[in-house]
Amino acid sequence: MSVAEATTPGRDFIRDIVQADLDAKRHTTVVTRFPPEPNGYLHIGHAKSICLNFGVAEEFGGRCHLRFDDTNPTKEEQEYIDAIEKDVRWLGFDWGKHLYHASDYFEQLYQWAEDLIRDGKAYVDDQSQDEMRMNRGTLTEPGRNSPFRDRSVDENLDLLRRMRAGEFPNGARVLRAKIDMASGNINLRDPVLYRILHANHPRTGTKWSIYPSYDYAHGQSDAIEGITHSICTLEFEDHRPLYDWFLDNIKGIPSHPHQYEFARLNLTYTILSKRVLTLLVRDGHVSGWDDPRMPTLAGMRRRGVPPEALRDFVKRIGVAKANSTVDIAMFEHAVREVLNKGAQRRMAVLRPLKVVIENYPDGQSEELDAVNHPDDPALGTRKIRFGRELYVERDDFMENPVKGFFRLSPGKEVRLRYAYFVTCREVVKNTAGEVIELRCTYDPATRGGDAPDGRKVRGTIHWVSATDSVPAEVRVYNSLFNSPNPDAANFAADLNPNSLEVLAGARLEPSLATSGNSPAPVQFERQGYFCTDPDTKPGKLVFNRTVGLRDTWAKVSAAKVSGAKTA
RNA sequence: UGGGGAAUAGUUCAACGGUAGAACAGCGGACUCUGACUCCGUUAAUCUAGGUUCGAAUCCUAGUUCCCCAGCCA
Repeated sequence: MSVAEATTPGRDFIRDIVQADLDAKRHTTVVTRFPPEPNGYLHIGHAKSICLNFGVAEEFGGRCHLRFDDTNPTKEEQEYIDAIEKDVRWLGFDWGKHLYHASDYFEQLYQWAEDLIRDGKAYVDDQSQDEMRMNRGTLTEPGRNSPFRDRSVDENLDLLRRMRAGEFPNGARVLRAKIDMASGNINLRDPVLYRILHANHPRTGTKWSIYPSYDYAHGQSDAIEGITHSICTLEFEDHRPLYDWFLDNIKGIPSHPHQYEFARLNLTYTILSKRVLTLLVRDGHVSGWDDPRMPTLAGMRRRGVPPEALRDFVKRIGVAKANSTVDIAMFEHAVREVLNKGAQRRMAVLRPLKVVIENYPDGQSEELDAVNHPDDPALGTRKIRFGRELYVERDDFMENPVKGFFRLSPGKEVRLRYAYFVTCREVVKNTAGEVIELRCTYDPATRGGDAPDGRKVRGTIHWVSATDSVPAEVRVYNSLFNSPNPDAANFAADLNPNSLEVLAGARLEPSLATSGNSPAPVQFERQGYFCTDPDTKPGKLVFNRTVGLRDTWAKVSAAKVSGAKTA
């Protein structure tokens, strides 16, 4: 059992309801559904819904359907359908044979619409969109009945059939339910059931000229599929009376599912709005839906986030009805927890600083042993080559070290991981005064990293051989937005210009060069978890940083710097 | 001024009339050939005011604050 799966399964009000329904024998089996609209890629907010719907079904021995809510052909595309299926599978869920589309039910939905007309519960309205809006009233004033509200059944039927036949242009008429234009709930003020849309549908092509609205399609689709618990987000709460109205007023409806609402996920430093994500892609702020900075499942996959971590994260945040914003640190914790356990360790220098070991013989080199995982000996060891010329991380050297810095600085001794103790003897600078090289000496007696005289060093730093390492591009990602609570209405102003750092001159342990294109995640020691990016080609290695290691020193040193400034 | 929801540590979620608890974050420490991991300790909350009750986060009343709704989007 994995770390994530070992976490105690969450209990929440949805699961309580399901349990109670089962206990009371209102249902003998539970059937849920995940109903994405294929008008964009899935993001981490959808992951919450997917885990909830598939999770509940799994835990209670029921089933979960994947149903595409494809009622608006002007926005939906096959690309999105394919991507959504791929992402749900990747997250770790299986709908088996239960793959459906609202469009599968178009004919039945249409027949029910005729039934509603025959029952005097629906009518064709010729008002323009503007007229409808004006007559809808406001939040505080009731609406006015449409002048077309009392058409005869025959006329309504005739008009609806001609709408279906494609006789009228877009927007000419709609079919509305006859409910109550004075209702305090605006959803009940004669909602639209069908609108005319001459558009090419990804699945039904040009067969239809009219398309059902969400409200008209959703509940009935649930009923057709025998959904027991129709779980959606809070903004649909005041649609529930309408959801129930259709199920109560359509004769011969096969079942009456119940809708329950939970709060959608919000994350700090993140915008989870399909509209904004679409704009980020369209306007080139990111490289695509799978840009590793995107909160999409495709982006996270490319970034190296294990699906197990996503599932564990969702389990940790729980399900409730209060609007909330989860700290992104919670997500990062879940990612690190999974990666720490499985990722093999390697050494890589992201921002190289050359080191020459002056007392190491020129032209000589040797192999040293390094463990692949400190907590899992079964993962074995590997050889790494040590020589006279090395690279270390620029950040691991300070010419004038602040208090508490125990890495390399003039005269200081540190351990090169798995290798030797070295002491910095001299700092070489260019004409601009920048440090370009360190001259060091090593202690041959400390081979492997232990001093026979019991001498201790405080710092251990990673390194690679200058001659034996391989070059690579490493992409380090930071949050896309500067603000913890970015404003979706004005997102462009809040974009973080440093969300992507491309480190073109990184040097890696040669063992990393053989990583294929879908390799296991790896930890670059002391830095973070990385994976190869699909941009990797023969001769060009590209790595993505999934998430950095916790960095206590970064916090301490930042405090020292700001403290020094104010002092 | 309409309708629908929600308020518990900094954050997210529990507690379902009977000791307010966990995770993340924070802080302190131990350990350490990763300033990681792990381990230990610790700070920290019931929106307000009344009421019912032996006892209220939970029930009642009145407020307050926040979120959603006026698409032929979902």
